Amino acid sequence: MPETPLPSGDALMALIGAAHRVEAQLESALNAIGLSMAKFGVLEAMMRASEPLTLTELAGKLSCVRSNITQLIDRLEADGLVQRVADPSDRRIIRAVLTPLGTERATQGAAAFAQARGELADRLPEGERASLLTALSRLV
Amino acid sequence: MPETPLPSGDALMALIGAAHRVEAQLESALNAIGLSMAKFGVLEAMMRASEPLTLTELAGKLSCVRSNITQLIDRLEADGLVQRVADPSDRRIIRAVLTPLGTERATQGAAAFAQARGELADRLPEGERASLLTALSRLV
DNA sequence: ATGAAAGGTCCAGCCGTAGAACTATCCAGC
DNA sequence: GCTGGATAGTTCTACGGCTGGACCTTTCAT
Repeated sequence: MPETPLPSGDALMALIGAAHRVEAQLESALNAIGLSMAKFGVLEAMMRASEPLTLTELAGKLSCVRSNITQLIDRLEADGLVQRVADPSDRRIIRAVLTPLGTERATQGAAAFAQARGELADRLPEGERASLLTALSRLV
Repeated sequence: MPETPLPSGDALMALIGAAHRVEAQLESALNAIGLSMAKFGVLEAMMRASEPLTLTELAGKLSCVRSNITQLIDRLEADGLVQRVADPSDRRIIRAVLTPLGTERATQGAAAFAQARGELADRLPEGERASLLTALSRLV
């Protein structure tokens, strides 16, 4: 992320820089309990779902290719947080389910994430939060 | 305490999402001339410097670890954009210099980047640009 | 002369992308 | 009923970007 100094673009560069710092904070909150953003993203999607998701569904929710999910689930399974389960109704399908340890970590992760996010958001006065949102909405 | 996500955190998530989309736009402008953000960052730092930078200096300017620079310079050297040059005054030191092709690409990259950035920044009315900056400055 | 500090590289690991080939399975239509 | 196309998941190759620690050489102060 190069910082090029042109007046009109400064706001954009500041936006990117701020977003990176915010992400770094959130990431480090998760690191403290042994999760990366990517892993937490998977666990969170699984917790939010009403039933065990197939790997293709996970790829869809995380907007990434399936082979990426294969590898992520490999790692989460090695960590003991997730388990692959065959679907009896369609033998092509594999569903990912949280282990008890996975559920625990996902819950801790969600709490740590929400707290870090809250602390950061609290630095923004109410009014600025709104104007920030309207400004961002223009950038699509 | 699994609190339901406060609306206050939404602004942060929107911030991160917007920054990612902006970065994707800038990145694709650079891709058109064969550069990635990371590579352009290196070339730009080199152009801005008054004399050839050592690899450690580059790592400092780009805020990354030295081994990352080693690999980045490996790729840029393979692309023919950069060359490693020994420093006669200190045989530990290696300086990176732009080749003529590297200078050309860096210039093209800077133009493409500035244009893409300008187009995006133009979507923000003057006033919102300012309020965006003040909001972002609070997040540090 | 020696040992700490600094410069750069190497290696292992994480995370992500794309595309292609491959197996197994399912299902619709003939 | 069989068959052929679609779907699910894995595997492989190859790439690009990042981190951290181990490692070697060189420099420099003591």
